[in-house]
Amino acid sequence: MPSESQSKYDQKLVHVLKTSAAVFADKGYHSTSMRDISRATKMSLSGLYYYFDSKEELLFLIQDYCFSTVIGDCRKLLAGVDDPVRRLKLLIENHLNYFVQNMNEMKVLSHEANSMSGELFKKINNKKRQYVDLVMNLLREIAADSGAGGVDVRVATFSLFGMMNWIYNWYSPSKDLDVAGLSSNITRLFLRGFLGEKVVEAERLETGREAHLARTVSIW
Amino acid sequence: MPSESQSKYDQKLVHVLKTSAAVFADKGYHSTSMRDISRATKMSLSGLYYYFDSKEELLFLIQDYCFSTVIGDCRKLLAGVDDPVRRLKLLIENHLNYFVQNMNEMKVLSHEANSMSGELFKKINNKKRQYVDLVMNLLREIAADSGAGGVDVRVATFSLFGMMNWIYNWYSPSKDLDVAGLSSNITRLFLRGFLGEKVVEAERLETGREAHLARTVSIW
DNA sequence: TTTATTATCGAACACTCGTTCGAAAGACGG
DNA sequence: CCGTCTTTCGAACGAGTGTTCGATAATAAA
Repeated sequence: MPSESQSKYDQKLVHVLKTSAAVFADKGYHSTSMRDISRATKMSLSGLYYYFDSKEELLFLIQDYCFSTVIGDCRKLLAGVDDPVRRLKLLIENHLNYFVQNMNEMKVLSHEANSMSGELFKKINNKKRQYVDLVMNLLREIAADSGAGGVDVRVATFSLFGMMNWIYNWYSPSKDLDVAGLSSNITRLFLRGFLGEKVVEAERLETGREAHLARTVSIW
Repeated sequence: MPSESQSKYDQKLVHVLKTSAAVFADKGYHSTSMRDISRATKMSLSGLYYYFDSKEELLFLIQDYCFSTVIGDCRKLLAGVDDPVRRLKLLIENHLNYFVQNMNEMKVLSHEANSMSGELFKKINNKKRQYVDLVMNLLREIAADSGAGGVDVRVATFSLFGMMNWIYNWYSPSKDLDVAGLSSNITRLFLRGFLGEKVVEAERLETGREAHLARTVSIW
């Protein structure tokens, strides 16, 4: 009994989550019926409930898997990197890279943030707050180091998330820049806006860095 | 029969729209029932249908009124202003000012963009495209004039909308900066990011401009 | 007061929803 | 083959949905 690969159960659950995420992303959580999910996954309506207890838990599982991976990948990527500016650049790259490569899940995560309630909502929200705090502290650090351009840190933080999380509303992988281009554009746009011209000096050092990142694939 | 004020019918319709927008903003369009609207407006369930033909048209009316005002106010504000940078600044101010003062409607407009279908969806989307094109052309113009910082115009456009439209996810009028502060922060953040340090020169001239804008009130 | 028009309502219809439950089929070592 | 545990399913339930319809009440015009 090799522990190397996922069990049959896990594989199927993951398949259900990924398929459901696509339907939720397309039609929205509330106007997707469990019968839609049943049709998309080719499972019987009642058969679905073997894998979760309710439609709301299905949404939670999608968001939790997705968000945990973003944060996990981010932690790994930032480990050992000290310079706050470089840390932020890596975080943005990671976020956008994962977003583009898992657009369905990330759209559900961004758009259906308030479609859960009670304990499930709280769990997701705690992770979200952690992630936001990570960015906000990073910005504070950068502002302290480089004496930023007088932009409110809270406004800057959520503006950055706005730039990044809005992309599900317009980004088309076939018609737009690729992830590396998107990432470098948004990074430059934000960073230069946040602390002025100083960024440009260090910019050349980063070229070529996106290459290995672009291969960071979905866990699914 | 004075034409100066709205008819009784219009007044009540507007009241229904505003109340409904608050409920939609709170619970989301799809999980709000017509019975919720009935309760909130203190009208009977069937009585509502005297003012619109369907729940979807109710959503449309909210979005259409709201969006038309934003665009209308914007046009008035930009009339006679030639400098594209100043035009952009005014547009951002107008957008954020209206957003903060009509948070419910703007949240519905930003969040329930895909909750309509057919002709109604198309109508809203046409206005949206107009507005987006206005911004995108403005940015192109600015980039041509000032030889921008090499940021893709499409990415910049939607990043700006991301910054502005994301605020319903975090902005709290009681805990955060006021509209003028929010506006100037976001303007500086974006403009400096988009075309580099050059913005700062002209910045001082603009102070005090927000005063009269802050009194632009909801049509409702 | 009589009319005509505008505005409101209770009751009901047809339908879809998420979820449950008991049974059956599949997988698999003994 | 057995027995056991895992996985799947059809059928149904009760609750809630958006919308309609005919009748009433309010308002204004005649």
